[in-house]
Amino acid sequence: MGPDDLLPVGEVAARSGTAVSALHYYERLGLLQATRTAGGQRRYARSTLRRLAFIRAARSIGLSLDEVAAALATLPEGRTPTRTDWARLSRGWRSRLDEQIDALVALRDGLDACIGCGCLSLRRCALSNPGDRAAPGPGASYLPSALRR
Amino acid sequence: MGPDDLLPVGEVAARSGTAVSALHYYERLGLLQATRTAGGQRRYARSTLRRLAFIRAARSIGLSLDEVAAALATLPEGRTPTRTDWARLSRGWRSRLDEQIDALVALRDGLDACIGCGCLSLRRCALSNPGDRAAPGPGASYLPSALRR
DNA sequence: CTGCGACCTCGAGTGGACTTGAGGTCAAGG
DNA sequence: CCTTGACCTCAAGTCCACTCGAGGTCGCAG
Repeated sequence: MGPDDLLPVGEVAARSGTAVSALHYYERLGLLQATRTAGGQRRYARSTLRRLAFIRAARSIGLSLDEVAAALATLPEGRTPTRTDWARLSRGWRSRLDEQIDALVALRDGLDACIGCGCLSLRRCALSNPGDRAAPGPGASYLPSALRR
Repeated sequence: MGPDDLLPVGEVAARSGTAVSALHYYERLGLLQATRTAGGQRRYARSTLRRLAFIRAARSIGLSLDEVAAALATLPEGRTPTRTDWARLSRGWRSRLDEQIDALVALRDGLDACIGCGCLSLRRCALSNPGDRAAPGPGASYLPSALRR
């Protein structure tokens, strides 16, 4: 279990819940790196699992792989990221999560209101669009910006 | 402003924040309907704006157009949906929203914990994967199911 | 040493959700 | 009328995030 305790692609795939093809793909995009055996097979550092955890979580909150790559690019090259490094990335995320949570709560609560008024787009509805004032009648849908992606 | 107060596609697009091409596309998928002028141009009922609000909101919480179509298919055909109809759909949504909110909160709080422990995948981390017990060392990422989509 | 399962590369294919473009028609103000 | 901007159809293109397949190699248990 030393520091040069390397994992083959199949194991990384199984343990991270990522398809082997996706690992290859991430590598092509520069999100992941692997050393190679003499025969050319990939061997991943343990820290790759952490990296993959980050990627999966980021994807799940709606970040594109580009954005993930940008975030990962701020990690120090050469050395294994420290907890401080990951903490910094997580903090960047945190506000995104807060936004999404707020948006979802607003939407949910808006829907509750709408169950009362029966609308999804009427003017006075929590979800109605203030920008539609020029036109009379029902307005276009308003959604919190974090949900508009 | 009678009930036969119909909107041309451009106005619907502007007011709903949807591209004209997307409206065409939704129509092809059966999510939307429009009457036609003698000359063949689309005219949308006002209620289409509500429908679009629903579609946009549903998409924003991660439903596919297929799922949206399925939900919309449960609306009565022939008559304009009542508030009760929309309320039913919204209730179906509500649990999805609750799940997503819970998942995001859990993830955010998990990250907070991780800022303390510096991890995203270590065993004792809130995000660590209980299913990885067989393998020693760091586990694969765990995410609440609602976020795994 | 051999077998066979895991691994390799590279190019092409998939699916979702639209967008773009070409080529032509409609409708309303002047 | 006539012009002009909004509209039409249909096929093809785009972007993202992968996945699949063909054809071949590695590496370890027996």
